[in-house]
Amino acid sequence: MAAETQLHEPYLQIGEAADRARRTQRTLRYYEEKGLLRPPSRMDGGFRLYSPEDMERIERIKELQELLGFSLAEIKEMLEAEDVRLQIRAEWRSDADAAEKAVNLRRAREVTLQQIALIDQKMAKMAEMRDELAARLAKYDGWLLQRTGDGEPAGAAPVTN
Amino acid sequence: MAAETQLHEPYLQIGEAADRARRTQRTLRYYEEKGLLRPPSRMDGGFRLYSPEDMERIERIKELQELLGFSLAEIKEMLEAEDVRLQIRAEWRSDADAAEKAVNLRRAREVTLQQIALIDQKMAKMAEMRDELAARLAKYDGWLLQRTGDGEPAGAAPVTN
DNA sequence: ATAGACGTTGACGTTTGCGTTAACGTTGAT
DNA sequence: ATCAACGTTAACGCAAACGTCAACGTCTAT
Repeated sequence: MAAETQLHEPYLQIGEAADRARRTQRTLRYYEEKGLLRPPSRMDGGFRLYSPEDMERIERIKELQELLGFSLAEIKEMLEAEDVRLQIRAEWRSDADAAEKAVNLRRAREVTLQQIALIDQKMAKMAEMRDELAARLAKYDGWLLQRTGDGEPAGAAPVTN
Repeated sequence: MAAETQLHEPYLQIGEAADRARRTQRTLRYYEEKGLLRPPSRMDGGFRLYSPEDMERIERIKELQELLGFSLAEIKEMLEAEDVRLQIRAEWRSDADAAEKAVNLRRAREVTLQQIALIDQKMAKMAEMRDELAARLAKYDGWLLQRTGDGEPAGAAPVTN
């Protein structure tokens, strides 16, 4: 085998993980440093092993960053709010007071709601922008057609705007 | 009059311009420095006067930055490519060789095409994300309902996932 | 047991996109 | 003519988000 070492189950070392996530190794370590990724498991020698869940989380970070434009600090807070789910699943029937859980849930709900609102906003603006661009494109195409050995197709004068 | 100095036609000094664009004065000057905004006209004393076109351009920059996530360097290139339109309008019937114009037009077309493609990509991903978030939200709401002095509405057990 | 690929932790460097301050000029109202 | 509000350039500062060594350990195939 040339590049791939061996399958440690579906767990990936940082090299493969980085390649698949289209992020550098440095970036993954950086996310860990900053608390965006919980420290992944390790091999005996200390090599990081990323679980599929870790990989999903990385994807989530990418989305929040690239699609919605949040800073890593913001993303961290959001992920933490979301982690309420895990906490709840983990100690659903445990003793931990239910009041606090409800508070956390509401926090998570709030964050999610805001994300949805932001998406809706952005999608609306993007749709607008798309229309403008399409119009512009049509104009370019018109101009280009006009100049390919033509005979003044119909209403030809460069439409000023 | 309290805040507004006087109407210099629809031209704005940097203070007003910045306020309306929701950008700082520093930012506007910075864009100028970096060649994203062509140097605006000036008053006799040297004060910048932003035309409505300048304001539009600022909006365009904001969109490309916030909506599509381009760097200022990238945005600069795009705007330059787009400026082909102005150049063409300006010297439409002039002597400037038609070949070069066509090349520029194709460049502009290409850029626009790519922007549209990117928008489509992003919108698709955002729609996906929106769905996931909506589902998540529903789950939160279900959990929250369950805990407000209830009588086991229907299928109540915490759905594991 | 050795080599080559891969990984680890610092630590310092770089780029982007402005913020901030200083020292000074302009404008417009009074 | 004076004053406050507004503007100008130049310079330095800074946080975010990594990039890039260096010095060293690990893995695994041979």
